Amino acid sequence: MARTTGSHSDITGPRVRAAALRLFARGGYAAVSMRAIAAEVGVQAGALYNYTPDKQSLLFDLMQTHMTDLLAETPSDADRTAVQQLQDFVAFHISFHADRPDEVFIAYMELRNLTEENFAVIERLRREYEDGLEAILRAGVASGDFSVADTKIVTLAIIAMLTGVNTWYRAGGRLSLDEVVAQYWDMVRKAVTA
Amino acid sequence: MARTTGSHSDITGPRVRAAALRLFARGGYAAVSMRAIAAEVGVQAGALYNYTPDKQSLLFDLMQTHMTDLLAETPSDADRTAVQQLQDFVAFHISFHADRPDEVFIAYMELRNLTEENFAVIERLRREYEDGLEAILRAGVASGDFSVADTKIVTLAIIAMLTGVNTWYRAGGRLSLDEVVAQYWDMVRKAVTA
DNA sequence: TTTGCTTTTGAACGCTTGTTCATTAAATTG
DNA sequence: CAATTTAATGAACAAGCGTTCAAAAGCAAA
Repeated sequence: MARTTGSHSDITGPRVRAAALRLFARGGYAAVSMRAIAAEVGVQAGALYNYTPDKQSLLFDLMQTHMTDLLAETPSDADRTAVQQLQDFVAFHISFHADRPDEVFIAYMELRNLTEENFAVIERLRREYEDGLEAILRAGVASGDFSVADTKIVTLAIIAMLTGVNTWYRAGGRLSLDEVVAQYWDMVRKAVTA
Repeated sequence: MARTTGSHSDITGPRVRAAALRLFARGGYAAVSMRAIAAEVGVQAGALYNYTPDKQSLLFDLMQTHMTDLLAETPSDADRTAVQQLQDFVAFHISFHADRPDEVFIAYMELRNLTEENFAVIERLRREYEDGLEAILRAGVASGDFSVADTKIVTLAIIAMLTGVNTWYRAGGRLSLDEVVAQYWDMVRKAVTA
């Protein structure tokens, strides 16, 4: 046997990435073999190398795509007040992350399995995202709407708190996403106000 | 060569656990080989099996010890008000975790590398810790000191926020631990108050 | 100094790992 | 229908994996 009937790179390529995403999220990068990914796709291990130069690139591409998507979709409307921008941010962060549990899990857990160069790239993107939130906080402090001692700490505290939603939230659970957003916005709003 | 001069189980045993802790935290359970742990200790891989039945037990023991220590040291003084108890909790959580970055990292990252039974044990301990915080929140709501819509969500949000400190805090950095505690307590206090 | 216990070595076990590549067959193009 | 391109197989590679165990050697007690 060689090429199989119906095989096409436009189909197999995305399936390889989807399988890697799913399995990396479930078992961890180091614990998932190329053969396991291939089996999930329904192909032999060798065929994966038509779609990725190596296992590391597979991980890096997933993380980079996730981070650039995150940055591209982050709301940014200078006409709105700092309070409104912060509310937008909270709603966006929770919704975006709730939609992508596997990507989020990988982006947090597999940083240490990146090569040094790849890690630097992802780290820069993550920092860019944090800076966006910190800018909102600073604007709010300047306008007198927020009262926070250290914008950097509050930035990290808010992101940690919001990302924590992913450890328990499941669509169709006890609370709707809107209710979750409302409750977290309530906490964040109070925490940054005098 | 066989037994080496100066070898003693009272010395090697703790060194095995320390090496495993360090390497698991650094590289991840799946990526760390028994030979790598042995090399860190300065023995051959076979010698490790005098101290652990297998690699899985090494991980489980580290996590279980961490969680039972956490529960044993959690402050609990029924004479104090809910607000005081919450403040005690925040200070304790940040300090305890700051002292044990490797243990904390493992406890969060390596859950999926536990067997089903071992996972259940650790999960129960984690749940017990969460319940302690939730009880404080409920007492505060009952006494009218706190205003939170859903104590379970606020519990998880607070723990996520506090544990996030470990991703950036380093002893001897820009902020002292007391300053960090003070800032987080300020945020938590405001978030749970009307 | 001899005896028994403790601790480690080092080789070996079968198995899995990421990756390469000649080969083959399906799909596409002319 | 023929020629070319694309996509997959499946075997092979060297290396590493967790774990076992007989043998050896240091240590402690008699």
